[in-house]
Amino acid sequence: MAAIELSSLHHKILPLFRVERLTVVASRSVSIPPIEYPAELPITAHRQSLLQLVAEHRVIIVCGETGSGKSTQLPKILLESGLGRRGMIGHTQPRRLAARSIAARIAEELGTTGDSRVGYKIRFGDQTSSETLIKLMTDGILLAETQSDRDLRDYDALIIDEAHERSLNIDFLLGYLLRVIERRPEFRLIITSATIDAQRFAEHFSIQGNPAPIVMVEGRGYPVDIRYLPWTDVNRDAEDEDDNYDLGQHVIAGIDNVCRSGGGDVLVFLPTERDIREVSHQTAGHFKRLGLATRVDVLPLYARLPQAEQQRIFHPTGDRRRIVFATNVAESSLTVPGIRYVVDAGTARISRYSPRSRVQRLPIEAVSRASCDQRAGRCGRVAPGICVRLYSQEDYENREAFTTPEIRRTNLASVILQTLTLRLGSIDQFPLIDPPRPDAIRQGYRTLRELGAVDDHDQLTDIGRRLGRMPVDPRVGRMILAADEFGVLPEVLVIAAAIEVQDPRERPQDKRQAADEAHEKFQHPRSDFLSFLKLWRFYQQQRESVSHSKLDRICRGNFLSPQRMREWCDVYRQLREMVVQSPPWLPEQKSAPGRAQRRQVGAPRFSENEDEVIDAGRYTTIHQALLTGLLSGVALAGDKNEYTGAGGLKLFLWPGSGVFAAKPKWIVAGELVETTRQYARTVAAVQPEWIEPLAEHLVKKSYSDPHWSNKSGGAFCYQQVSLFGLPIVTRRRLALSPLDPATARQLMIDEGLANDEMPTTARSVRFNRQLVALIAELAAKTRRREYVIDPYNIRNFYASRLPDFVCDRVRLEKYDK
DNA sequence: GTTAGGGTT
Repeated sequence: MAAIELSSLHHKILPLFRVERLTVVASRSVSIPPIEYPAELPITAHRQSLLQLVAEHRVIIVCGETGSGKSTQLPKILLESGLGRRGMIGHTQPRRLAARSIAARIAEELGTTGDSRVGYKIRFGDQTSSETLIKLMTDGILLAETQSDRDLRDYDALIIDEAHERSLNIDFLLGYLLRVIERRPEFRLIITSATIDAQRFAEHFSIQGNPAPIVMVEGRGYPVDIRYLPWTDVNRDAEDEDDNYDLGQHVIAGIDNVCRSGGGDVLVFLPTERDIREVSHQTAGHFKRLGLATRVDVLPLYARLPQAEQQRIFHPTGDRRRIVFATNVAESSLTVPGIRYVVDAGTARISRYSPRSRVQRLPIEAVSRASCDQRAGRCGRVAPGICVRLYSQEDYENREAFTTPEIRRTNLASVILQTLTLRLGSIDQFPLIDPPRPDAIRQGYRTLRELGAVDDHDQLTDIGRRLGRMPVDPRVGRMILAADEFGVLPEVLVIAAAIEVQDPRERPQDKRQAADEAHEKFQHPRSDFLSFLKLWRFYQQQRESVSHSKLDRICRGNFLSPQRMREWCDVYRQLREMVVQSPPWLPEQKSAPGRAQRRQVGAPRFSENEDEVIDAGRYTTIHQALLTGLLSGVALAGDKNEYTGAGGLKLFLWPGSGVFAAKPKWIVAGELVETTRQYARTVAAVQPEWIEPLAEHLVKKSYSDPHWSNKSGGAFCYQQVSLFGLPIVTRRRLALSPLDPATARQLMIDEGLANDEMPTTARSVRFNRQLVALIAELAAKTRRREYVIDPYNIRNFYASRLPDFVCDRVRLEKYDK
């Protein structure tokens, strides 16, 4: 009966749906603006051939350097080809800023500024609607959409831009999209890359053995003259590149080299913030000695630099020659305008996850040839440029062609969790361009087991399913689930958001002391996690009482980045909203459809005691919740400043930590990072006894020193409980009989019964004792010592008579009845 | 005694 009703309903709905769909397509077609292409962009010359390729191929690879116009013109070409009617033309960017600004440029070119026909969607901003034809978004947003739109049917076509960056998101999407292509013949995909690794992409997207076509679009850049200036050319006495090496001198030689070629701004690539500080200082001294101090501006540039100082680079004033000292941030994330010369030290800090030690390493390494070329390309945008490489041509030619993709350098827990929650099968079956190493996959599963996200058979658990749907790192997700259970969500949500965003505390190189003094009032002596809460309390109090602009001023006065504080608030609000709404959040059995599950999450419960921030009782619970996500971050203090972490790892406290001075015996660390040393950052003092109930699935138990107690009438032993080799419980005295009844029985017989020392009410034992005593008395009187029943005989007697389960006094007395 | 850079339902 129900089936008939359903099917008749089905017939009524389906035609309606089709009509509506046609109406949507028609109205979207009408709304398409006239399309024109700027003649000066190189990609415009490829329009005809691209249109033809789109008609014939499901996937196209477009290789184009900066300035080729690919990012702005490709969506228009897809729109002209007839796509974008049934679904949108999606276009992904690695960064939010780029997604927004490219959307604005396309809208301007199409004359749609002011409506949402060209829209964008990023984490905290959705500017799209049902009329959106072209949708810019971060690749993370598209990845998130796969959870609710499996075949990505919202889109007629997708452009994955900057694929050469090979971030985790991009690699995952490229694997995912291969399957979408297989299921949707009408769907179109364009992959763009700024480097010449196109062949890999083309082969990945082979259809029936035919690789995807590649279109090469020339850039609009000017030629760049490459010069090689290895250290042995600067310091002629040096026998090799390491001999007496001085990075400052080397860089100055490079700057002098390009300065002799004429006026223009210089961009210097260096690996670390510290190098930027030291080398820019040396360079300033160099120009001062030459009497040219007033002719140059020395400017640092790195991601952590306060916004105001970054602005000096993007809004130049005066006519001095600017020398910008930058990290990798200037290679792809930020474009420094007007650069004529590049000096490239050829190195960068590269993150590499060490699965064995669970530490994120940040070694300084030689960058790939692709990266060297990208850096050189930064000076050919306004006029012919010169790039001086502080290494030899031979060195360049021997380098890796491309930077190792992130998927080969990171903890895979989150990627594996996604393949499991999206039911994509096992990760080694998933079509990734660069499959991760098997041991990296194993360690990824190990992390998931640590979190209880998978069981011993690597099957997704209820916790895993919930973590997979949360927009945070699985460790942070785990803390949030525990916080809900333990009743400390208000505090842990603030802390979780803080862990997810970049640290808002700024420490400008020339005002480090002032910054440290300003931050001191936020430091909690036992927990850096509670320092976040102190900072939060301060910010929220100010926010309630002062204007926006005043709030920003207060932030800067306290060396806090206003932008990052806002990001923190945004992430906090998103997490709170997630918790308040039921579906991804509650355990599956509870999220019955139709049941309203609106919950309340209030503000953190602050203590009356300003410095403590949180009452002592809640300290325990909050840190227990944090521990559920950070069990492999537990460490024990050792000699001097050393700590021992999971698996015997040697660690040092981060010197900027609020607990640095206290050096607590047991800590939990939010991060383990190896730079100059292996550091535990974002640390809190914990009690080892908090850990055991949270780590039942991970701890190992061992027992020692079995011994007998006449007083208790039972055998005991000492238990040691260890977590990743750390003794969280030592010498816990336990009754032996439940653990090892045979040994307990033996001890009872040997020590309690054979020596007649155990007090007992057991009648047979008392009778035997009286009998033994009587015989002993008679033997003494008659001087017949051979009749004495010695302990050896008593032991043998009980050993042969007592059943196996009689292993302590209580059981003995019960058996006796 | 002090970290390269991005991103998320």
